[in-house]
Amino acid sequence: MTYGDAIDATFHALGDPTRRALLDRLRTGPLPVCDLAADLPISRPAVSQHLRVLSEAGLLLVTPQGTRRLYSIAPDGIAALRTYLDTVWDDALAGFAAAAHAQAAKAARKE
Amino acid sequence: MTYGDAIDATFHALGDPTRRALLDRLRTGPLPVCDLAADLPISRPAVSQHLRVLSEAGLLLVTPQGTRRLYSIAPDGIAALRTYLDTVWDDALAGFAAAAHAQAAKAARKE
DNA sequence: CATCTCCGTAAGTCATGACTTACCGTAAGT
DNA sequence: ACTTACGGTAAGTCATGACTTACGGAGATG
Repeated sequence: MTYGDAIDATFHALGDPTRRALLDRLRTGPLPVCDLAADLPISRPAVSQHLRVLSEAGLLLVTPQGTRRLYSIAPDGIAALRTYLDTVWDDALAGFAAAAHAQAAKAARKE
Repeated sequence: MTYGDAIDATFHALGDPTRRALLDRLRTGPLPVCDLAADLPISRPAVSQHLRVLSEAGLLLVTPQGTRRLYSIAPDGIAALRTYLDTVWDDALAGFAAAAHAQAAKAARKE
């Protein structure tokens, strides 16, 4: 029924637009918290909380550098997401094709 | 900055575990609402509301059949998701590789 | 037509979670 | 050692949204 709590946390983390904005911002490379907060209309602690959620979901990595903490996208997290989506995708396509087939057969029988 | 409200609605819809359970349930093929509600510990109206959210996010298709309404996964919705993830994925991998490279170069310089 | 099943909508309740300010560590610079 | 920048945590507020029950409409069945 569930693909595990990991995927669960991942999708929950991605559900928030601000967190996706953070991910987008990190696409070009690692950044410290202050830089991330400067681009967003929310307070720095709020950013910290979002980063925490993303990290616990396995989507971010942290590398302390002096007094700063550089956040970067975790390839493993994205990989898990893609794996999940690929599964849903394949099954859905197969199911869709089968349904379309059945539908076409039924229509052909009817007309 | 945003990939559009469509992707926004899609991720929001996927953020709820019950809705992902509905998607999982529909992977094998279209089902009417009563069947979907039977598998979940929530009321049927709650299921209807989730189905509405998923439909508006472009993730589900509806095909009325008499008094029933068959819900099925919308391939286009999943496709949009994959496209978005592919973009994030590619950029992140490139950024990660670049960062790792810089890190390795710095480490080599230091030692 | 009467009835029954299927299902969407409305209204209201309640939990979750996204923000705020205030505070406290930790590391670098003087 | 003192100060300053960075950033995580705590506590509290407030909006969002996930559920409930009650209701109404639309199609099948007698």
